[in-house]
Amino acid sequence: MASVGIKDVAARAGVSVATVSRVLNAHASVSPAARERVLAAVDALGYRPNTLARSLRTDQTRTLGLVISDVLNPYFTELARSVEEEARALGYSIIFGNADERPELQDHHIRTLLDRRIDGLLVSPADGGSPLVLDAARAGTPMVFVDRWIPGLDVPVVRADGRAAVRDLVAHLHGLGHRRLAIIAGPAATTTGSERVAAFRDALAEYGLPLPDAYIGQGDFQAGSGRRATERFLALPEPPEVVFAADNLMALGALDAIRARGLRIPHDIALAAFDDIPWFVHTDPPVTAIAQPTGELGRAAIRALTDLIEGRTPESVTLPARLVVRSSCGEHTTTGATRRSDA
Amino acid sequence: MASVGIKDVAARAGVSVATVSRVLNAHASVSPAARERVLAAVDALGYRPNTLARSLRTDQTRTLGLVISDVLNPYFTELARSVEEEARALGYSIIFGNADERPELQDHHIRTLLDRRIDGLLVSPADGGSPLVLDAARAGTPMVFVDRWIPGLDVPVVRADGRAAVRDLVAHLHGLGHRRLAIIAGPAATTTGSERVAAFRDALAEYGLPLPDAYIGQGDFQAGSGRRATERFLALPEPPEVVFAADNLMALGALDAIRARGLRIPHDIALAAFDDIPWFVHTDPPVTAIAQPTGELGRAAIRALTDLIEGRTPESVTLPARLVVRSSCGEHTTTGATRRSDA
DNA sequence: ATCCCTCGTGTAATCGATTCCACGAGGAGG
DNA sequence: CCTCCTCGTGGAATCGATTACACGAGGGAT
Repeated sequence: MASVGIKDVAARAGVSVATVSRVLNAHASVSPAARERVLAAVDALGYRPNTLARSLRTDQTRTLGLVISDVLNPYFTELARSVEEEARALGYSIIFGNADERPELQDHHIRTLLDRRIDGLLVSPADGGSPLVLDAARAGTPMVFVDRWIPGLDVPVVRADGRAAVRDLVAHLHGLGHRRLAIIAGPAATTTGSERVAAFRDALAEYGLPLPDAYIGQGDFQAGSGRRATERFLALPEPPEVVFAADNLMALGALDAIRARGLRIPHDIALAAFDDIPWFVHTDPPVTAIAQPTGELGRAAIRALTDLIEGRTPESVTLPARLVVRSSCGEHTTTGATRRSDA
Repeated sequence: MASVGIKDVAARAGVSVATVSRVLNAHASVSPAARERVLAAVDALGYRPNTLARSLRTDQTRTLGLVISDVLNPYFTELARSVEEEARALGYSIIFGNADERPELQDHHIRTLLDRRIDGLLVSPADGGSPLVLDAARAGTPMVFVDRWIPGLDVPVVRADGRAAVRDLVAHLHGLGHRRLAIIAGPAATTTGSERVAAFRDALAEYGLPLPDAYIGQGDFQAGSGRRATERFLALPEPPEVVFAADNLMALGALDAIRARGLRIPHDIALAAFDDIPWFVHTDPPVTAIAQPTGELGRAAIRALTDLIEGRTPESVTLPARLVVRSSCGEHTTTGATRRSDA
């Protein structure tokens, strides 16, 4: 019922609450004798400080908010995990909010987090910038964007640059003889949604290849949209030879659609994805993907955020992504053991 | 800097803080005129109540803690997602803690959560019961176990019963002609770790099949252990014909090991897993698995926990899991279109 | 011996809400 | 007209910590 408070500890140790607080916070000077008795009392009573009261007084919660676009996406799950780890190492806790790619849900979480007086916010915005995010940023809430960001704000950004990897991917595809390449894009309101299309188009241009509108599927980073976009591609009079999904869930949807049509990869159509995940090694066939340094991104993001909070000057971080070639785009003849494709 | 408080609102509305608090909490009687002015002031000032202060006073945070065994496991990710959804619908927030299958990390999170004065705790224990969990349970912290539980505690449990599904699985395997069946178990300290082995053994017994010790691999629910256990199975003088992994990550490890050996599934060895995930449809080959009603479990768990918190009497819930047959254990001849296996 | 610092400590204000209690005004009932 | 309730409201205590300030004791310097 009545949980033990600092007063109880003080009483048992025969000192004032101020002294108890001082030993607990390694503050100022306390005599060894007093410290001893306080510690003993804390131990005997099983006292645990009430963080609510502490935070109310000190105006800091040692808690960070992470608003993620979609927990079910393995990429974000991994990001969340590394974020939590690094934060814990630095003495912070993390409260997650899952936006499910829905701006209004994202705002709900941001509001809740702000109400909780978190010390800082890590956001991977689901949209181009809700008033809430903009206000928070301008109001001076310590904030860092991770993976995605909102242009025009003075907020540090931690992300991966996939342009070189996309170029490598296109080179790989071109080398395999593919000429009709399509992409399933993410929402244009997100930076990752538009950047990946731009990088793809630029890379194609280097080979003199076009990217017709019909070869740009509008997705929302969810499996269902990947399936629908792929179905449309396959229904085209001249379907693409390659589908490049801008994230792993849409690739899963593409896989569904291709399988439903009874087509084989890469014989009938090739597939590649942005974001590498462990399962891509074991899909049928293994999927060629662009891997982000997810763990490093999470750690860098937390470091930037804590820098901001603790008064240091954080810097934006951009890390390179890299291409991981597997067999979903065609046989890459490396060793002598070339399996014959039945053309 | 100075965030606006209830006092500022009171001043602007020309009323006392008590009145402001009353309109904000829909309490007692407030004149329409006063309510009007308070609301206007709240709006004009952009006032948001400080949840810390509120919680300190009311002794409730409307926050629940969820300590999960491993976020990277898609099963738990999905569980977490449904838990958060249901909690949000009921007006609660969730703080996640990822135990990474490590008891000491689990305890760290539980302690942090308790310090934060969460209203209740949802735990899927990584071990047989740390003193911390035991103390918390006995101290009367509202608590519910989900997926896994600790026997001998008066704590409601929400979980899936996989025994019938395991029996179906064994029937399926037996029907396919398999006789030497092995299992990769989870940690014996977890209920899911030991129960699944027991269910498997019982089901085998019904067919007069033994489960020799050599066919029980000791895993820890992580991919690495699945790989190692499978390697040991394959190195046996008489390797099993089927490997049944007690969770999806160990199945992933098994897939790794089998592929590394250059063996084919199900031709050379069959594979099945507990926990179904979207990727199992697209692995090579699609994996036969036992699916839990994950979303329903999460929702039921939150309902039980809120019942406990709000003074109602919660009940333990056990939902059935079901077998999903795919092709990783051998051809199941259903339709006429039987693909010939090259025996 | 006196003065001054330092050290250890306690008292009380404070953070921002909620809520008990008291109080005045006004309406109903006698 | 007086009494009694009800209604709306404000003052002040409270939740459990942190911390500014004051103060007494003791030691060193003069």
